[in-house]
Amino acid sequence: MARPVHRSLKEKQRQEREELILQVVEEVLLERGYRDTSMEEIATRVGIAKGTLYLHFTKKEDLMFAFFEREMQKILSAIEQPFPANMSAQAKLESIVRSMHNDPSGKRGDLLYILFHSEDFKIILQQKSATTLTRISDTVLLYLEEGKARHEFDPHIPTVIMLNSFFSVLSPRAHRRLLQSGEYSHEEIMRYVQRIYFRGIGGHIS
Amino acid sequence: MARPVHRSLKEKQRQEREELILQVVEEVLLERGYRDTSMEEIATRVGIAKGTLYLHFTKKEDLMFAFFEREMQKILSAIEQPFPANMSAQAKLESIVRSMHNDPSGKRGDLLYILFHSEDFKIILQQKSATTLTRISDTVLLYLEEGKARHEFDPHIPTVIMLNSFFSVLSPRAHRRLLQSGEYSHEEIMRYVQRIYFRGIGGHIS
Amino acid sequence: MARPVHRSLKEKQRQEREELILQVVEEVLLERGYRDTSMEEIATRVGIAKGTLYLHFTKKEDLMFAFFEREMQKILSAIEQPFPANMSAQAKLESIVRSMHNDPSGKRGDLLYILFHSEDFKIILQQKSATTLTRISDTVLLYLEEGKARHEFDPHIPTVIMLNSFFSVLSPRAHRRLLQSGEYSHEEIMRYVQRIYFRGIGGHIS
Amino acid sequence: MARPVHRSLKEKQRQEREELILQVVEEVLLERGYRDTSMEEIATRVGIAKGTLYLHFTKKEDLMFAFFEREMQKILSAIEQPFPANMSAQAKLESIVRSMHNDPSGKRGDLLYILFHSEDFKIILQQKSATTLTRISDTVLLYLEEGKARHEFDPHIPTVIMLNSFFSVLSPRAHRRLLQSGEYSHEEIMRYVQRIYFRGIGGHIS
DNA sequence: CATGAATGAGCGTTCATTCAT
DNA sequence: TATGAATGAACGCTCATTCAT
Repeated sequence: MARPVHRSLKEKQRQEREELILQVVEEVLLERGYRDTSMEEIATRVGIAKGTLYLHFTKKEDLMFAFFEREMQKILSAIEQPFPANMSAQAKLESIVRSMHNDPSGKRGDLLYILFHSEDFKIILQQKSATTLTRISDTVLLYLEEGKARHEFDPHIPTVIMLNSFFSVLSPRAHRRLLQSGEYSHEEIMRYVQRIYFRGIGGHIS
Repeated sequence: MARPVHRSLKEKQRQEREELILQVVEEVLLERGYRDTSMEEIATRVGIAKGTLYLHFTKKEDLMFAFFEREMQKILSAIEQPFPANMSAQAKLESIVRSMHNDPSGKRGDLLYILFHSEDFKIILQQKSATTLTRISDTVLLYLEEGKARHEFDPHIPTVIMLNSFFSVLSPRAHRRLLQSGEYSHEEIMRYVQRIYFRGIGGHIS
Repeated sequence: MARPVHRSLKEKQRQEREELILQVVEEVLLERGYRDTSMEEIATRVGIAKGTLYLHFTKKEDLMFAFFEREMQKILSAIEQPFPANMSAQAKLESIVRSMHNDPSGKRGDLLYILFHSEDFKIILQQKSATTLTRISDTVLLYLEEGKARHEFDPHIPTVIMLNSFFSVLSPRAHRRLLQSGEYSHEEIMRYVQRIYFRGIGGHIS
Repeated sequence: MARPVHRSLKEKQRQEREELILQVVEEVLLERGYRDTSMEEIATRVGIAKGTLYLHFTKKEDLMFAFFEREMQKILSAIEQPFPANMSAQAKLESIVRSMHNDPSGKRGDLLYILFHSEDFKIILQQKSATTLTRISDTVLLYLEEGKARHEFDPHIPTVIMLNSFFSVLSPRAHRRLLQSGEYSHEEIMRYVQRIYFRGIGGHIS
């Protein structure tokens, strides 16, 4: 029976197209922001009709959420690799920070910034309760607790507060403006910020 | 002469109304976000006609900026009080943090969050070059440098990076979600977060 | 009894104010055109409140019509002076043309142009059937017929058509653009245009 | 291949619709004038939604300008036909006058009148610098000069003044009111007015 | 499957007019 | 009589979503 083959061919094409769409979303999102990214423009840049876009994603929200998930997945897959057992918790977390910042386009910070702060998108996030996001968060939490157990970090500070601060200071978007000023390189900024954070939670400073 | 009295009465009423409008703005802004806050809805909730709103504020932008400025002024006036000369830089900064968090509604964090990240509002901020915002930032910068001079803080960390991190971790909006979870009180959260920050920049931990 | 005196005093003040208002109308009309002349702006420039304007003129239309009538009255009073009996019809008409063009501000052409062609104002004219306008028109008609009787003008051309053409070519507004180009002076333009018109209806050319 | 056929079908329908829209514009423009012609009303009368109107014309201005241009093009195409070499300049100009007046609806005069004198539309005309309008004007200018060269017209009268008077007296809108009175037919009026004009500039009277 | 024309609710803004003071 | 704050209908324009082809 040829059907399955065809179907998977179609399916493959479908996925390729969705991938293409999401790439275009990234592009337009960076140029225009969430609200001013119109379905029309995305479709046009992809080279398909507006209606076709709706065959892949039922609503604008869905499209954006799909894009968001893909980005989070990239971070997650970089994060969930097993670390050597004897690696310190801080080293693991530093590796995670690097993963969060190292994306090919170098624009992930901006993208997450746009999405996290779009008024429209926040609603979606609440509705869809992004599991990927949770898994990233859980991974960090795990290593923070590990660090506390190993006496690397101050056990008196609640882990969830450490966690929250972790994302506040170390997420790519926190230091956008400073980076744009050009005074310091991305690496310099991150080095200093990590020093503040890890010393802050009681870690050793390299 | 009754005139001046009348006028100041009118003027007083006018200010009271503007105050009322700004309160409603706060309310709607929290519920709907910047873009979905319509002039119509604000007017209706205040109990006036749309046109009346425009007697007080020429454009939606102006209304929003007025609201923003009022919030920033509240913070600034709390911040710019002179401190005793022998007070440590850290104590001064901790006092500033308290000022930033202590607002009656307890929602200032959310509000600034909404405004700072609205795609539309960012443009206004750039156009109007918010001086109040700059003055707040400058005040913090001043004490950070003072702290470095006094060897309270690590002189190897660039002050602008300390400043950026200050607002990243210590601004009211940074720990919104954690606060909403209800696990820790506002005071507890802030105590721990300050501990992380000040120890991070090399300060003494109380 | 002092009453009548007071009343006429009041009445006098009232008329003076109305005169002032109409002067301001002229000013604003020239700057902004009919539609963009707002009641607010008129009131402000006069130095009174918007509501006061409405005590003098019930509607914007009424105000504008009053202004229009005043202008037409000025033309009419210049026109209805008796001419010497032996004066030729053409000379009388040429005198009328001069009256229509010679106003102190030199802007009457523009004003009538604005009013005659405002979409809003046309409706008013139809409703109010301006009698002053009719009397001006009748005066011209009279001299055109006189001219035909005296064999100055071609008796084969219907007088109403002569009349219509009179206002088409000779009214101040007909040659605005040409005048603005600066190539010819007002006097030159009018001399040539009158030559065309009077020769056209069979008159002698001076 | 069905595509090209389909496309031209669509394209045809599109043009038909635009034609329909422009017809409705004519209708509403005559009833309401420029400013009071709302996009909503046009759409409703055409039987489409407001948004659909904007698929054809980006702005109200564009729609109105398109309508204006179409009218001017009709006149221009009627005017730019080559005339026999031995035809007199006056005969050519009379032919042009006929072209300007002969439209099926008989309302072109009113329409151009409305557009030319709308405060809003004047601005558009200046921005778009209507070339069609210029070409019509230039064509008339050409024949006026030809007439002067051939001693048909008075060489002492500046051509631009002749030109200006041409449009003042002979344009369809100049004698609207007279026509509406019903006393004379369109043909009669134009015959007399042309007699006045051409005799006025020194032409022979047929 | 793919299209893109069509929809229409919704927005910010203006201004002639009214009316309580 | 004079004020000017208040009104609210009306406008041009946008864009996510639908659906006949």
